[in-house]
Amino acid sequence: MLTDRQKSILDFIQSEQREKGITPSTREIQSHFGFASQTSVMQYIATLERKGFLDRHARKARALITPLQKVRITDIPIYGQIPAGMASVTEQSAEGHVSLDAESVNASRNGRTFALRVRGDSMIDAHILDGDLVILEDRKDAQNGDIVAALIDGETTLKRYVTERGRPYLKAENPLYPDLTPARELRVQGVMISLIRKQPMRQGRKRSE
Amino acid sequence: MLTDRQKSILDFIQSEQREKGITPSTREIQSHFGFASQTSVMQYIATLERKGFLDRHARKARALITPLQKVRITDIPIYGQIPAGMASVTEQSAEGHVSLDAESVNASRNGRTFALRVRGDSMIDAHILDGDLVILEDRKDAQNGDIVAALIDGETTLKRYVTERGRPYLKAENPLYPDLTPARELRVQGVMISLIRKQPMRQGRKRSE
DNA sequence: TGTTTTAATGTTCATTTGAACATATTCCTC
DNA sequence: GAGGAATATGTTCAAATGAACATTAAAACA
Repeated sequence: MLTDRQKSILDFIQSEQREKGITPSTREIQSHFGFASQTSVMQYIATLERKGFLDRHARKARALITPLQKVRITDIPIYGQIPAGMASVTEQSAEGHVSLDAESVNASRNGRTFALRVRGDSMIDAHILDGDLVILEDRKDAQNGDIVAALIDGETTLKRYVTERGRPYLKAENPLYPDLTPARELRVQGVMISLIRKQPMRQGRKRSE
Repeated sequence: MLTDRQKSILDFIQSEQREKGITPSTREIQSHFGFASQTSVMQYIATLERKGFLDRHARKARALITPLQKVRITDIPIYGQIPAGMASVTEQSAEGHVSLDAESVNASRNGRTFALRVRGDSMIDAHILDGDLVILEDRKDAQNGDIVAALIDGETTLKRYVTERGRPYLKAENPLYPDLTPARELRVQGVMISLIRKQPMRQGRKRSE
């Protein structure tokens, strides 16, 4: 689809994009490849655009859009604990952020998305471990079987949302933990859409090799 | 830390960045806010830079760097199956990509990173499910206990790497699956560093609500 | 009250940058 | 061997763009 030369031009644009945060100008590309004429670069760009490997804003400086940028990156705030009184989660109290493309975590275009760091092993039978990062969507309409973050007695917990004869309760996925039946109301803060687990880092323990 | 006006300028730059993929020029910012002079924008940019909310490449067009761009996004290729004969994984045979910030998946700066879509439940006791996306780093130096992608009889499998009396074998994390002891050599293709699980989408099954 | 910060205007300049045109060479294909 | 694509050069232009300087006014602050 692309010749070697064309690919190397595209690669350069992308690597500059990544390293410096901006796309190179035509003359920067020119000097990197040692072209005597800037027109060469114009031709490559036109070709890459025609073949669909590049988008651009015409007549604007450094306005190349590489496939990298086409991905819709969402910036998801991480909460350790969602404060009890909070009606909707706010950016303010976030502990950090994860950035990833919306598509790979099922994030919808409209709904707010946030993440919780899992504490404890109450959901271990659902294969959610201590330390996992659970991505949730800010929705109140949980359905039977969904894993939700909900507010019980002023604390946020991650549990499975189960309805039995019309009445919802929260089920832990670990026989050691009790089910939680809400005294008054059950306030769902979000529905799990995705999970990210970071494998614990091996410390430089060099043994059996 | 920022005045309202300063913040609205920064917000505009970031939203343009997100929507169009390039940062606005000073004159575009000017006309959006209705400034009579472009110098106003220059002043705001200088302030935002001084306060640390903005980086920039001096004397370059559209060269503002917002906090959004400071995150190191890696583009990880997803393989269904790593071809047997392949010495090192190549971009070519990728099925797709995940884009996320390197920090949240432990991706190191140098090593190549790739992803495998998990098939089957042979690692279920390690809480890795069918359909999960496992992120690996292209390393050969697996250590005892690591979860690795390895080549056995021309197929890539995800297993736990265990060494016993100096001899390595592959252990499934499911009693229903046998351990794999390599007839000849054990070729490790990558060591697991992270995992992404996409929660199955609920189809519009509206019942107990 | 005097001083600093923030905010805004008007003008001018030098570079940077994308774009266009004419031309030439090599390589592959029919 | 004709024709076309890919690759490359040289030159010129107009627009886009960042930057600088002088000046003013209101708000914040001590």
